[in-house]
Amino acid sequence: MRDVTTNRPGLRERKKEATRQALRAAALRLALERGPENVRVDDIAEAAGVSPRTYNNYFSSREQAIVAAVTAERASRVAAAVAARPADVGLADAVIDAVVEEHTDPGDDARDALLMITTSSALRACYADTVTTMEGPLAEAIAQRCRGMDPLTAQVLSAGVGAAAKVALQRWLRSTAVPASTSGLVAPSGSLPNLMRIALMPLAPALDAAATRPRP
Amino acid sequence: MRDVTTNRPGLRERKKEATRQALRAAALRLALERGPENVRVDDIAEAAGVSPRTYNNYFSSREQAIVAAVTAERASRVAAAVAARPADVGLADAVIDAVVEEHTDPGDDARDALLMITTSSALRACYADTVTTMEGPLAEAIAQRCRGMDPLTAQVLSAGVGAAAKVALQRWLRSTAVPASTSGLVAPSGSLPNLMRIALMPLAPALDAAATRPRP
DNA sequence: CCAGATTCTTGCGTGTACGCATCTTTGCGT
DNA sequence: ACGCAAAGATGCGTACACGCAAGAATCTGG
Repeated sequence: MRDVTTNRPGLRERKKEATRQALRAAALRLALERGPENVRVDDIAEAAGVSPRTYNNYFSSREQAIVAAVTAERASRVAAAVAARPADVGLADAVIDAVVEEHTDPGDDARDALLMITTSSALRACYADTVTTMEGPLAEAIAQRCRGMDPLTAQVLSAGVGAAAKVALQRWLRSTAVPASTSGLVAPSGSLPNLMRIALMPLAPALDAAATRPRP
Repeated sequence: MRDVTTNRPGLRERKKEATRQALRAAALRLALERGPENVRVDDIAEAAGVSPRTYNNYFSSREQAIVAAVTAERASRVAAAVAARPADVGLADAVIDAVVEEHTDPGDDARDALLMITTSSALRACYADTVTTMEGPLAEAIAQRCRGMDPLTAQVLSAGVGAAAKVALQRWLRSTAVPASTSGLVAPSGSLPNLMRIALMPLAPALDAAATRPRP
């Protein structure tokens, strides 16, 4: 223990995170340059300066690294946003606003990455799966906000929110993927934030009920 | 159109379903005989009388066929159970009872299969994923039960239920997987049906609220 | 009963996922 | 500063997933 101010990342941890970051960045860059289909795992590994085998110590599929470049810190951001909401707003509002906020127009850099993801079937699937990532941190944030709440309840609510977000994401991806030939009107419910909010609304009663009734 | 009474399965459909069934059965049988780790997809394919390539036209992973042998008709059974509940019971009760009922002590044949699944890491993961399967049919059943409900709402509720069930399943699998060395008390909340019901409870307010308020 | 259109099956080839054994790096106590 | 223990990186070998293109089976309308 040498430096308390730096919060002890440890050399090992820092190197590991650096490698993960390098892989993410390399994967995204190559995918944007050549198109997702023309990027091999070996290419990403080489660009990141590690062995191909090492790649699979960090990511268990080829697409994960690409998608992770966009979704890397989403989980912690959502959890932080929930924690940051003033204590007098209901749990439902806190959670829903946090999730919606996270899915409103990212920076320009992520814009084209998202476009690429929506146009590749494999990437779309992988991207939709990443919403599961936030369940853990979200459950913690909920439990933290509602002291005395059963941990299982917090986890269930978090999983429900994740599932709803996934549904919204899938609908949005579906609507953006099709050119124009879809039978009738897809009517994409407008923007993703709108759709996300609408999808999360039905869960509001569950969130508020659990928050006000800590111990059944 | 020749026979209306037989509901027109069609030769093609029947053969396809037969192949799927054969693959499931072969996979389960071999896995029980030799242990899950000692079964190659080539073995399953050969036992079912199809080419290895064909296997992957039906299942996209080695474990899927094994697990599918147990979970094959769960989705339709849950949906049917929801539909079968009398119209005067609330949506929450109907859905929760249906899901819990589906997860209460299956037949003796499925018993040892479940035991095998719980003792294999890969199978556990695959098994937990299959709960997603029922989201589609469940959403239909919910929408059918609550005329006028927004389809998106039905899908979100269904996804939430699936997510909650998955959490319950994961906790149960976790508690059964460890021998006895777990730090302190795992206290598995008793049986799976109990755990499942407790996990689904927090969603009840959302289900009932959506049911009574068709059009916001 | 036939011919065209679908849909399924299959072999092949490529790229991927991961267990295992080994070697290197990092962490830590003395 | 030293050396042991823990964790990571890497190479290798095996099995798997899946696109593609040919061929067989099934369905359709005449």
